[in-house]
Amino acid sequence: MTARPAGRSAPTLESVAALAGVSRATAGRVLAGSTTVGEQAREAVLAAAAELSYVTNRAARSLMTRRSDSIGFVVGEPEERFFADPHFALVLRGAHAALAGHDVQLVFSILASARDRERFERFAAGGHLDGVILVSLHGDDPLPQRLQDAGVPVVLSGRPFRPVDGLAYVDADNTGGARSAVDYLTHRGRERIATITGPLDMPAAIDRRDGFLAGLAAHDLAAHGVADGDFTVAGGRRAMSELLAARPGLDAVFAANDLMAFGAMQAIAESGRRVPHDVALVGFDDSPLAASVHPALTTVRQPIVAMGEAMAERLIAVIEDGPQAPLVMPTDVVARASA
Amino acid sequence: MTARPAGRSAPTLESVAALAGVSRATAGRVLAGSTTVGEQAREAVLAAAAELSYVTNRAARSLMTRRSDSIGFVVGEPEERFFADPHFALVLRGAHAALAGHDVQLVFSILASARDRERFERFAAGGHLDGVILVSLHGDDPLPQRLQDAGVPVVLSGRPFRPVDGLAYVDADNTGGARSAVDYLTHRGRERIATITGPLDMPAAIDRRDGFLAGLAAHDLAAHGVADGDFTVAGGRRAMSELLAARPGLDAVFAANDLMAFGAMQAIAESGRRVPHDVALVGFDDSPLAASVHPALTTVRQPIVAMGEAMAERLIAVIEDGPQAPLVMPTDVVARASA
DNA sequence: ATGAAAGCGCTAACAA
DNA sequence: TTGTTAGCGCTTTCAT
Repeated sequence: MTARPAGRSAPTLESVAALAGVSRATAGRVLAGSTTVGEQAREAVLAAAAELSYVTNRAARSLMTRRSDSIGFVVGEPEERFFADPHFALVLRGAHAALAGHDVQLVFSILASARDRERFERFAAGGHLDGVILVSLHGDDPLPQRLQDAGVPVVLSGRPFRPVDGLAYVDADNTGGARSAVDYLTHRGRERIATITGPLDMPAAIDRRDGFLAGLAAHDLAAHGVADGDFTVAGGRRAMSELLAARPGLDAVFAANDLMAFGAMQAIAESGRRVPHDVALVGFDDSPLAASVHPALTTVRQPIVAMGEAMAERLIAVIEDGPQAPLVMPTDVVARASA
Repeated sequence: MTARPAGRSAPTLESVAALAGVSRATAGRVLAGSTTVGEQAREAVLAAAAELSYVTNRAARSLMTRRSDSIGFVVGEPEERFFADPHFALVLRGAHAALAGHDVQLVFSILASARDRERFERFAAGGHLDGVILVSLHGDDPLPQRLQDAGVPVVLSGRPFRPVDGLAYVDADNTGGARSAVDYLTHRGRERIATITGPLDMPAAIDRRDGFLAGLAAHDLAAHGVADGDFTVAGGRRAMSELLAARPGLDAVFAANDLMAFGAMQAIAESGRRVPHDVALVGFDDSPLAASVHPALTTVRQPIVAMGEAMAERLIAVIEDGPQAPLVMPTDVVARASA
């Protein structure tokens, strides 16, 4: 079937050239923005192209240029949680926005199974993607390394679990963000501060915990409890209950993401304590719901959309100029009612 | 730049054929799954392809077949809200999953500006997309009609604002879902039932309101208040406050989506009332957070991921067999603590 | 059952 | 500045 009403077939460069009264090459030059073209030829071509609603045939172009003019946005983690998290969509939005002016397609892909991975790797290595944005990888995933070995430009969201030579990535300043959360709490007079961590196979979770501990150390404090969470509401609630049972005297909690903070908020309320009067609570992310819950959540904001944009720009840079240094973006505390 | 280590260039059908000792045509036939090929030729070709990690060059294929082997997943509404809503990501996930076996790419696009729209329309009409999944259109958007006029297969998420001849779409049974919410509430003995609607330029909001009213009518009841919301937490909270002020005697509320129900929950608590004891609350969506809030939200579940899958399958059907009837998927009430 | 050959629409040398 | 020409890798007649 054809994506076009019967009869008319898509205009080609040939037809544009004919209408403009020039050769195909000249028409091509104009459309490619070449400067070595006469003024009247240019105008004629532009007029003809507009007249015919000409659109370059990407397939034909790709065949010649050996570029695909498309870049992959690849989700390494098929877990439900990731899709339920607004983060993902916002990164995608940022990446798309940054690519808007570049005339490249964003090809979306999820690597759900081992077969998916294998197929994707061949596809990318086969030159069908000019570059790849990789999000939500877990643990020590070999994919970025393998893609890089195959010569495929890659940018990661978040630092890799283990350093990879010459691998570009964009990350939030998780360590600094966690430290500033601690600073914020100590400035408000809190001294018995606990934390709920994310899953510790994720660099973001590790960095936030380390930043938390470093922040406390800078104030000559020790953690008033550390509970493992998993970045979910239910996990945050469970972890908070454990903390309250083990350390009933705590007066503040830093949750490594907002979802866990929401869960913690419930657990605190159920224990008969009040936020922030009895327990101050700080989250991480500034997710869309943070301002809407009650009490509104004080949290460490990371610039998600900007990070998505940065990843796309970084990738373009890798494609055009080779390896790029990592980029760590600043975070800041958004003060609301919970702390 | 090239997505491949210097020196080695991507294997072509030519090289596979050479290694297998057959002609390019035969190699092509094998890889295309043709039956008119000798057994030993087939095996030789398959072995050679595996050996070389051959991947079909899509550009070259497209040029011949005049298909792009890619379908667009297009977001018509650039609003922040949409991306903050987990719905979007889950539909995308479903669509991707359904396409997994079809060897097509999912090209993701957001139509943020009028220029984006115009460019996209030309792109699609130019035959560079075999079909389009259109998500989150607002009001009476002409895009589906225009694409269809241009011969581009389209599937919509949600029924269009105004009927479009021969346009395929996949929707949840919003009317039936709202009715079942009312049934559920009346079965629990509630009789003074209010609703918080979505933005009434969206068919889903209209249908849920209408279903709500029809459900009440079936029980010989009238609405105990109708407040306009906008599908956000803040909007739900505001609307709930208005309802409580205007109709302090209400004993149940149906919110047209979960986010508004979350907001309503806060407003109810602030008024000193308790959920569900004083006011029963039912949402719509069964969003990931519905089970995690406190009290857990009773809500009308719609099968989001399945709807994403259905949209992709529908689109394939439109592409291969022409116009398809709309598909309305069933909803069901998930009983939790809030009602 | 297989091969030879003709393009699909475009870009990039190379000539003019 | 412009035109001519030669492919890019694939699918698809048409012969054989």
